Amino acid sequence: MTRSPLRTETVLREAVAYADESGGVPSMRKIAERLGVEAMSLYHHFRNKDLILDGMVDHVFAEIEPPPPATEWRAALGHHAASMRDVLVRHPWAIGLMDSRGRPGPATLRRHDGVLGLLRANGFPVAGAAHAVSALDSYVYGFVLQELSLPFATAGELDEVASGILDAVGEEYPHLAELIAHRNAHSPAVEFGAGLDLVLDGLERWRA
Amino acid sequence: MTRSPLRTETVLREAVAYADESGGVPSMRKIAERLGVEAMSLYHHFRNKDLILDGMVDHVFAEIEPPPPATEWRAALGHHAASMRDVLVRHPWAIGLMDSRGRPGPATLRRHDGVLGLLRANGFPVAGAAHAVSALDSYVYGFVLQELSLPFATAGELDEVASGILDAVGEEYPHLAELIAHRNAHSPAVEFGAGLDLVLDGLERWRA
DNA sequence: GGCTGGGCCTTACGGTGTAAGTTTGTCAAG
DNA sequence: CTTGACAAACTTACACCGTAAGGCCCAGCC
Repeated sequence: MTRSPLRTETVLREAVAYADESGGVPSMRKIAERLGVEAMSLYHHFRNKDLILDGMVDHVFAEIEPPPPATEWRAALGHHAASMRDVLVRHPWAIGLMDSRGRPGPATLRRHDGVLGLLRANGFPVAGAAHAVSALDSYVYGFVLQELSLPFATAGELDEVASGILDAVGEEYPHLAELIAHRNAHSPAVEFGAGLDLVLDGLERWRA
Repeated sequence: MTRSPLRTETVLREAVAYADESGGVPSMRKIAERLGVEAMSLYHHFRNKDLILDGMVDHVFAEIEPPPPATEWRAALGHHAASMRDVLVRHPWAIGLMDSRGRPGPATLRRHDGVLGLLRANGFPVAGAAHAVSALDSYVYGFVLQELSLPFATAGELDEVASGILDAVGEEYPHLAELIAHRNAHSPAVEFGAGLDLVLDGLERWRA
């Protein structure tokens, strides 16, 4: 029986798909099963699992819309950051992987380079562009990290959890209780936009 | 032989210590071994491992210096955020745990409540305080996440990694190369402070 | 035809979380 | 002092994990 050889791109695509569907990083056996292959065969294409995880993370970064190279920086960075949040929320397992892998892949480097290029073309000095990237990325990563750790997915669940906390410990945490009582339509997208505006406004200080 | 019964506090303290020393979340067997006990004994105090992880995360939050209740908000929040970064860097395994556990513990709730209280006492309306906490926490979490994923620890290693990247792919990522070439004494603490100032300045917009 | 080598498979080992059942230590009631 | 009860700790077992070591098969070449 003839086999079409595994290509590393295929392995990564299916591994990402499996992670998206199952909500977590798949085991070597699961990845192999999905490809109609045994687990150990994967080791002919990747020296160890970490390299697969590196590839998966880079695969996710490749989905992020890069900022258009030489446009007005504020709107371009805003769209780019929103796309980043979209992608990271679509692949919730990815952000948890980030802190354990040191070596960025080509898509990751390309994105970094693109953002730096946009800033440099808009009057940011080298050091200012570095500060700007650090601040913007920190905000996006941190926001998504918090968004993913929320103990609810739908608005209905939010109500349940909120009143649960309120009943249990309402008087011990008065300001938290106040916040929960005042809750209005609290969409993550709106909250993200508010903080993003704050950061983008602040970047101005580092321009030439 | 008489045994002193395990107390949940003891288990958590030792589990945190082990994680700090070994650089990663310990297995049930490792925690038990450290306590001079068998793995399964832990299940008499914690229904499953997730509850231990919840407790470990809360244990870390308890180390964060809370902001003094009714002082000038800007300096107080700044010190608090710096303490948060300190603690999260001292326990590098903690931030990776955050996105997988939904239920915050008492220390975590207390911290949230304290920050909200400080903001409310300084003229922030409920919604504004909520925005402020979200933005500040996002920045701190995201910064630490990036700080921990850097592929080097000392300045010497940085040089190695930097010239490595430069040689390998310098011309493919010109702006990244430029950044690396221009690198100066680039301490995470300074970078953190710069972005923190940006965020703190921006919070003003949400005061009454 | 035979040789070579890459792609895949088989087997095995030590680690993981935890379900289920068993032993041990302590103390109050008879 | 005995007996029973109860909780804490231990033992065993299972299904899963990443991966080291080695074997088999078949396409492409000589």
